[in-house]
Amino acid sequence: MVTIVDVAQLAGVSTSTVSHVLNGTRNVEPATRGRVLDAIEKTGYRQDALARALRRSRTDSIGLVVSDAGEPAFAGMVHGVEQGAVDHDLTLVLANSAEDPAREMRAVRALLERRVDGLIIARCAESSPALTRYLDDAATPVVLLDRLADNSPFDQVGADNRESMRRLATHLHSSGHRRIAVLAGDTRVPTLRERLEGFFDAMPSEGLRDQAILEGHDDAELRSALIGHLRGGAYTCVIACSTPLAVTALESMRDAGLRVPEDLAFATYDGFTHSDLFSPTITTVRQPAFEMGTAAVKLLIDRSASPQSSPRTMRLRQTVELRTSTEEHRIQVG
Amino acid sequence: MVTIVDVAQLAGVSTSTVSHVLNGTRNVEPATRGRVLDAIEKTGYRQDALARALRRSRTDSIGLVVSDAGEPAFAGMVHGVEQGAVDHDLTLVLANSAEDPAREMRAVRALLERRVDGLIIARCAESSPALTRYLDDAATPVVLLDRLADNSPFDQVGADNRESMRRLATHLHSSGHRRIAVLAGDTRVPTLRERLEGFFDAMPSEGLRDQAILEGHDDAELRSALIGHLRGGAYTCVIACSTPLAVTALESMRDAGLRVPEDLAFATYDGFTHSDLFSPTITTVRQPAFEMGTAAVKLLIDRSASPQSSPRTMRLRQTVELRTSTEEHRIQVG
DNA sequence: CTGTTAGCGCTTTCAC
DNA sequence: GTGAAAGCGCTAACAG
Repeated sequence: MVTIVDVAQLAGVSTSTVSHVLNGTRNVEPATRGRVLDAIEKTGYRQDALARALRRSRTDSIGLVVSDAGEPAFAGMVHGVEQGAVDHDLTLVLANSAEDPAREMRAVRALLERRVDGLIIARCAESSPALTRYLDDAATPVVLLDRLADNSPFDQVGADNRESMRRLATHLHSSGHRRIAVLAGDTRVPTLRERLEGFFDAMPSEGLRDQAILEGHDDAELRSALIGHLRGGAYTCVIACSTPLAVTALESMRDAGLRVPEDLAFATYDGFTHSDLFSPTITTVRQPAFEMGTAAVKLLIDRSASPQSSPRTMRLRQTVELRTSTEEHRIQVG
Repeated sequence: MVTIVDVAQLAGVSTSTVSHVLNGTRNVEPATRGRVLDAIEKTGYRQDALARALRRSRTDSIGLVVSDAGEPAFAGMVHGVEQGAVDHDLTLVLANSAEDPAREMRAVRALLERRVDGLIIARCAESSPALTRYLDDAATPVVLLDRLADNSPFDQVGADNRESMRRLATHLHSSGHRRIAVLAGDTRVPTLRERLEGFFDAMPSEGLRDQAILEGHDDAELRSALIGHLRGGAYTCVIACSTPLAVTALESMRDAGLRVPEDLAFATYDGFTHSDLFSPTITTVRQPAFEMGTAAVKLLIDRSASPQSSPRTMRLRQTVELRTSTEEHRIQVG
């Protein structure tokens, strides 16, 4: 391997001069500079980021831990974080906790040992409290992504889940839906809890007991619960609070012989790509996943600039995309 | 920051003993070992991966450069590579070239400077020859992913594009389709070129001139070319060679008022997730993206084990999933 | 079974 | 404008 020493020798200068040429950290006589550049060229020298990082105590890298790399929404965030990293000349170290708290802990540990300059984390559903303590102790700036906490000591960026659900549910209610089944999923996940809260916000309290709220993390249970509720024909609309839940809902409805939107209206969060090309097209609340990723990196950068400022929470606005699955003319007002 | 020295002092041993306890690299008397472990516990010591890597000349990390982090197929590969990395106790450094050769070059450089132990790369469409030379020189093992080269000096893993297209086209031909429009896209990309070759393989040579082969990287041009071809009603089937091309095709057909499968059969590569839930369901050749990712990591590991063995090419089998978009009974045999 | 010590390749005072 | 030299935190001979 060719090191800075080789370059220095060939150029007939000291290693410190080479270093300063490399980094532009002090004035170097043009002639000297030229010789150094030549020597770099000739030797094919490449800076060693490891040694540099060790010496400078910064790696110019950030870590990202996502809870489910397989989900399109998280893939979008990964994409956004990568873009944010490139924009700030950082490299990205990626880990996937796969919704496993132990694996999440290992990932965070590994990233911290690699001395990432910042850590972005979409915590998993049953993230251990030990992780919180661990992060508190770490000197590294942390940004929470997507799954936010109240009173978080960290910066965080997510979506306006509660507000967007309020908009969606209000729209459905004003379209005449009086009995809605909400596939809320695992409400230990803040994102899903917030969406459910938004639904409660929107429903007039006297009508609340007519709604079916299906919570839980067991897919088979959710499925049978949903089918059970829909059998009687009492509900006119189903809302799924995430893409996996939408799959559960659509499959359940299909298995029960219920068509969207003829028999039931349907709306989902996150949804499916290119929904417009297929039938039925699905009313969807879309998360700005990519933008959440870039915003997370920005929060990290800002934090480094002012380490003492109080933690910020960013909520990016989601858009309710109305499509045929909730088309008004098909609703039977009860 | 608490270092190995602090631990050694507290435990009353030398740093080398601490190091050996940490790494299990030599026998340590249980009592000594216990004191060291205690000291580690008390001080909250964490190994510094940077210093360790610098000393050992290995980082236990691998780099991945994908050409389009936004594409689901690549997201799947990222997911697979991450899993492969975890399985081998490696961390993953991710970069996205976004189909930009300059950015690709920068990414590779950055990863090499970070001294990743291996590099997995899905090269972009117009990847510069300079990159090839650069990689040749690098001592780091390289695995090409998805977009393969003939006579590559590197290990590589992709899909059986040519064979799977042969299977698909043969099926369509034997279903009665005699005039097929193939949206081949940018055939500078090996993956797309291989798919097109498979189509040529499958078509009887005397019928070849009846087929429409639409190549190019300009979406608007492809779109108008396709519509032009379809207007006359001469073609009974469209094949799209990637998801973006499928979007182009479906939009074009919709705009031209042509329905799938009533007016035209349609099949695509990669396709859409959960296609079974929507109508029409689309006949799809599915890429085992996740498995390609894990396989790439495995090739990297194998390469480290036997650096001198000759380069291997792996082609993972794609499955042709037949659905309603190509249903036989709708075809008018010409 | 344990300790001493020489670096890994680089940045950055400090001195000239 | 330039150089000498002290480490960053760790591992692994080498020596006992």
